[in-house]
Amino acid sequence: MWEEEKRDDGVKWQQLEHHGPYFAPPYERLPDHVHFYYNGKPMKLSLATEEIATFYAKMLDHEYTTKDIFQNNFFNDWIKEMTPEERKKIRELGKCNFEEIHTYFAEKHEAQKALPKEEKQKLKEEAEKIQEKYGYCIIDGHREKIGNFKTEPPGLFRGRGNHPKMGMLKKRVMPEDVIINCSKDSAIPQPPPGHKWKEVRCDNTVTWLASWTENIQGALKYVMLNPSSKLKGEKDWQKYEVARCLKGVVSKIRSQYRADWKSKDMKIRQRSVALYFIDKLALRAGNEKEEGETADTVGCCSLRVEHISLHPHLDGKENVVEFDFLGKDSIRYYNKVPVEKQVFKNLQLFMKKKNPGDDLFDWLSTSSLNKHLQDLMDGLTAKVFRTYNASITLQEQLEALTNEDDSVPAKLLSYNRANRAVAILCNHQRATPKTFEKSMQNLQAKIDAKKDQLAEAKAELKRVKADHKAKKDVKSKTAVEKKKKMVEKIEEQLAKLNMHATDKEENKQIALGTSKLNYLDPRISVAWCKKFGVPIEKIYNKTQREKFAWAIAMADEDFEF
DNA sequence: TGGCTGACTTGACAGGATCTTC
DNA sequence: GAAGATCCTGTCAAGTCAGCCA
Repeated sequence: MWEEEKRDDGVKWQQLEHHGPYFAPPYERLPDHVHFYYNGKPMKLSLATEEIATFYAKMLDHEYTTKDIFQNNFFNDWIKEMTPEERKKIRELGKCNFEEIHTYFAEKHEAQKALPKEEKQKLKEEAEKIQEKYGYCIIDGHREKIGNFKTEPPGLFRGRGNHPKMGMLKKRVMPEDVIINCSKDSAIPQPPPGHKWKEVRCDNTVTWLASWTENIQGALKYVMLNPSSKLKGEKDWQKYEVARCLKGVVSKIRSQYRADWKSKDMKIRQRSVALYFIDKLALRAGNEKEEGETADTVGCCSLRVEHISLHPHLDGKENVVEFDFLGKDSIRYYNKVPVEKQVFKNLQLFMKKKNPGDDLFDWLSTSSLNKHLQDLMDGLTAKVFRTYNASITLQEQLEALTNEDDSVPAKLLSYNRANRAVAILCNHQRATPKTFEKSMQNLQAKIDAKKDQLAEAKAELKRVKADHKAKKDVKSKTAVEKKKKMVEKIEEQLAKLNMHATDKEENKQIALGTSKLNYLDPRISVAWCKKFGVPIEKIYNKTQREKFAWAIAMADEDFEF
């Protein structure tokens, strides 16, 4: 299935057949006993107004609803959907009371959870039926799983960070909004009764099955295949092959950008410093963004003067650059990095006579950078450096950390540490889990108990040894052997618990999943598992094994990235 | 060259499913 | 078998980058 040949990029498929997206269920009216109150008085709302009110009510215990921008955006959009009478009456969000609606949904949710087993099973079966019909497509004779076959339900927009559009109304997607993509000779999906599609087309140069434009940002949304599909797998493989190509030319590229640090051309000089950051720190490219339309986040090319501070000396190191900015998803990037003298001098030059809000690399854009990279290597773009550096780091760390004689849990700790090094490089963070402190305490209690158990077992061993010394018979000898084994077993368990605790503590605020799924060539992990006798299931769960089926089939223990 | 659009990947997180513990 | 912890999966926002057009 994964023969070593690449698909022609222009043509993606010959046959594509599916049932179209599955639409979010229609809104159901609130029961009569659940009220919305305005200015302390119950008020019956029209269908549309009520539906939007429920979106807000459901989010009442979320931090979003405490934010002014969210409240204002919500209220503005809500008013637009009201009847003229409602609009006349409802003037202030502060006078709206959604509590009863909120409680109603909370109780409904609890009731759903408390449903008897049989009821739950019934619901599960219904969901499976839907999945069976809408969740798969036929592409070039293969039945493949679809990634997201449901349209996004209406609700309030949840932008990340300080998003200026948070709280706006995300409208219901209707069949009339949806473009269907399928092959000409296939059975065209049926729109829901009484509706029609916006368009049905056959474009085999793209991989999506259906698309629509969302109303908040005017962006396109797509129904696409699941990562386990052959099409996605091939693309994934290609991505890592490009990154492996970079391995062959990276030292040449590095020499060149170092030379360019002294270029007389400002464009080249800025480009060379930016590329150095992208390579060394695995920064994202940093496309320009429309001001006021999204949260204020940056990447390398869009860094502003205010995002870095220069320290000739800091913590005993020279030429330190302190980065502090919000990156993708408004995740903070904070790092103090010693750099080469020439880079430091260049940064001083780039910052000269600029205001904090000015672009650091004012002569550089992501497209000019990528054009340059394309000239250096076919298929090379800024993000390839991230993939390359992530994968090579994993490989190097695994090499350095794995001890052949270690137990499987110890090897897994090494693997996680290697994975963690990558996640730190790529700045993949997560919020500390809510239950972290408590579960850490529980784990510590277990460790303490195990220690006691070990001490007891050791004392016991000492006793039977003395007994054997005195008696010197077979029975007492067997007892000694038995106790010895017991002590070993407990020691092993204790070591395992300790490793688990270390792993957990080190992982407190770091997300491993993103790098594992998107940046680490899975063949490195497969090879490592084969080489060190670690079952692949310990590294990849079922879904991940499906996504990386190509790598599992392809890589042997000698694979080198 | 730069703005815009479309296609696709990357990313954090919520909540459901499953496992573990008592 | 209930409760709690952990894992897994889906969701959907937010990036990257190529190609088109003026």
